[in-house]
Amino acid sequence: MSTQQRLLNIFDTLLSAFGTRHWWPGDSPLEIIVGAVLTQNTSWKNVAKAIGNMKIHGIMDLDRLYKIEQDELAEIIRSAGFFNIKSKRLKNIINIIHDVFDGSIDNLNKLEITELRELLLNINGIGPETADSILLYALDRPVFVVDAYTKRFLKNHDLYQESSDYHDIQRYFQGHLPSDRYLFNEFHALIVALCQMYCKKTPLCSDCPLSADKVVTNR
DNA sequence: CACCAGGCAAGTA
DNA sequence: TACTTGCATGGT
Repeated sequence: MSTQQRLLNIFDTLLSAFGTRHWWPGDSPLEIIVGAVLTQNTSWKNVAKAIGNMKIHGIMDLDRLYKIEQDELAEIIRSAGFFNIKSKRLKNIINIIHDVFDGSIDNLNKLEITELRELLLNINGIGPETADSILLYALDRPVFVVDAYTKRFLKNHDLYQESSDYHDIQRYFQGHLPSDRYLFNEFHALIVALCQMYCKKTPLCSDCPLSADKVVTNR
C-alpha cells in the first residue's frame, strides 16, 4: 500500500471518528492571524479569552490594532500569557499589512505562495508553524501545518525519525498527499482532535481510534 | 506543588 | 550547527 493510500485511510478513519472540525475557529482572517500568534506555546482556552477581550475593546480590526499602543494591547491580551512579546509580535505583522499592503489582507494574499511564506517568516515573531497556520487557515493556501500534535501523532505511528525537522515533516505530508487546502485543513484539525482526546503522550493509548484500525496496524 | 499549553528569538559554545 | 533560556498566564 502506498504512503498516500495509508495517509488517506488514516484521514478517513479520523474523519469518521471525529467528524469535520470546522477549523480554524474565528470570524475573520484577521482574527485567525491574531489567534495564530496568541496561541504560541499557549492553550487555546486562554487564547479564546484574550480574543474575546479584544472584541469587547473593539480592537479586532486592522486599523484599530494599528493605532493602539503596544502597552494597551498587551494588557488586553494578558490572559494569553507572554503578553509583552505577543503584543509586539502582533504589532509587527499588523504594521506590515498596514504599511505595505494598504491595510488589506486581501492585498497581502495576492502574493505568490513562496513569496508570501518568506514574507511572513521574515516578520519577527512569525516562525514556521505560525506562518503555515496563517497561510492555511487565514489565507486558504494548501500548506500542511506541523505542530507538537503532528509530531506526537507521527511518533505514535512510527512514522517519525528523530532527524525529522519541521520541513521534513511538512514535506512528508505534502509530498504524499494531493495539494488540497480542504484536505490539509481537516487533516491537521483531526490530528489535534485525536491527540487532545486520546494521545496525551507517547506511546499510543489503547483506546485510540486508530489503534484498532487495520490499515494503521499495517495489515 | 509541579508541570504543561496548537513557539519563537536571542544568546552561548 | 546544536543546545539553552526568556517570555508569563491559567488550568490540571
